[in-house]
Amino acid sequence: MKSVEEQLKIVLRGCDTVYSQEELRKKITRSVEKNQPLRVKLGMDPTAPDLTLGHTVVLQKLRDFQDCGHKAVLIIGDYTAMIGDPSGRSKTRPVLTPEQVKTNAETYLAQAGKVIDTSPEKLEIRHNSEWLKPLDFADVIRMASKVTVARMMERDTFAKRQKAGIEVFIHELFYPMMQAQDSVEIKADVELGGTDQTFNNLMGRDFQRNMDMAPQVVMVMPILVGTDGTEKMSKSLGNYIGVAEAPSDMFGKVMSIPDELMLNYYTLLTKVDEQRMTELTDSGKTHPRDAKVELGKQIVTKFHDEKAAESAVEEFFRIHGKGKAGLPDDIPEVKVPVDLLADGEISAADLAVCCGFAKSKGEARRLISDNGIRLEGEPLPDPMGMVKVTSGQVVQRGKRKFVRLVVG
RNA sequence: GGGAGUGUACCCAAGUGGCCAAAGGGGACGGGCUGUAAACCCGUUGGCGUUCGCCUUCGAUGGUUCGAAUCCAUCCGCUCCCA
Repeated sequence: MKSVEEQLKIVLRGCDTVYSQEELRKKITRSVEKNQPLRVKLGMDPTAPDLTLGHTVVLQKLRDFQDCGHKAVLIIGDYTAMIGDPSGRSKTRPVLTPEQVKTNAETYLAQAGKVIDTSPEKLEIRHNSEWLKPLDFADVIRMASKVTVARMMERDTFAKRQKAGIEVFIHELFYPMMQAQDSVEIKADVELGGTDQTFNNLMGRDFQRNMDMAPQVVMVMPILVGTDGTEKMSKSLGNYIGVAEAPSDMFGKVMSIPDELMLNYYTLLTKVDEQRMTELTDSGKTHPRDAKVELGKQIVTKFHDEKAAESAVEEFFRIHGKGKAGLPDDIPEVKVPVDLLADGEISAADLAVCCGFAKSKGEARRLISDNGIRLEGEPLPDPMGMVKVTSGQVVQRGKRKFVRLVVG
């Protein structure tokens, strides 16, 4: 087992806040002395089927604990999913069906496995329906009697919604309590989460104290900002990079983040050490583009492998480099129906629509007159015109969308 | 239960009888430029034929009117204040 100081160094990297550092030090010290691993809890929300890099920030922290010899306890919130975490939400979450929860949990685990160690001695997986489902109404009342309305409404997301005139439903108030109960049930020593989970996680401490247990240490990680550079990374905002995405997309998306975000990404998503990070993010020392290419490589390597990263870089510059004449490695094929053709020609607008580049002919015409559609690299000149097409030709929308034609 | 508001396109938000397919902003998309899918600048942003028009759209339904996002009625949703 690593020394206390080593462990603290690894485990504290990138952390936003620890409640509290002294307690953490004590717990780790005792764990080393008694050679007994800590139980480190992470609750997962089976609401989204795919993980984004945002989710991996806290998963990586869990991995850090595993690497220090501790036990990860992953809670699948199959029961809490009936409420949905209200954190950061301006709207109530839709309720999930048991089937959705199940399939989401499966893909989640598969994808989380890219970050955490899934060997059984390092990872314990629990479903919170195990202890929440047997509770009867009286148990729930008893639970609710431990927390005041005022305390609950302090919570920023509730307070904000209340103030903004957006409804807050009673059942949402139960979410933090259920999550807190999880900590009691699994006897968590440490709970991890994003900063948006602070309230929920701290409530776990209260519940444990009520049960005369040693309260868990709460460690919250910063929320990863999405590719837009402002909002939290999330699927619904469309500013995400998915764990399961193809190397070229993953790399391209990393290249699209604002330069200012690089330090943040380096800290939270890579293991690059501090000194190297400051070199990379100092534009006097490193060209920002090169720093970003390096970042992209690191990230693609983490979720795929080094070879995939190299070819993603190569492809990126082939397409977006100086000449801009390059083509991606994989181009989907699209059939051009014969009935749109007359003497081997098709109307420019129809072509764009059947390639899937425009939803309507009007949109297609607008795109064409903005030089947005290219055939074999040449912009289509006339939105009203006809063009000759043959199988194998490449049609392109903008810089990134390509399609190969199959006529007939 | 009483009272006051409010519902407009992907989102926010203007519009209170014709000049409204509906201002503005955000987002998204396209172009230019570049250091990249950064930044910045420009453009596009209901559908169908097209230099003119037709069709669908402003919570829902019905009505008034030559004409309604705009007026009236009923209904539905949401919020706030009082009880």
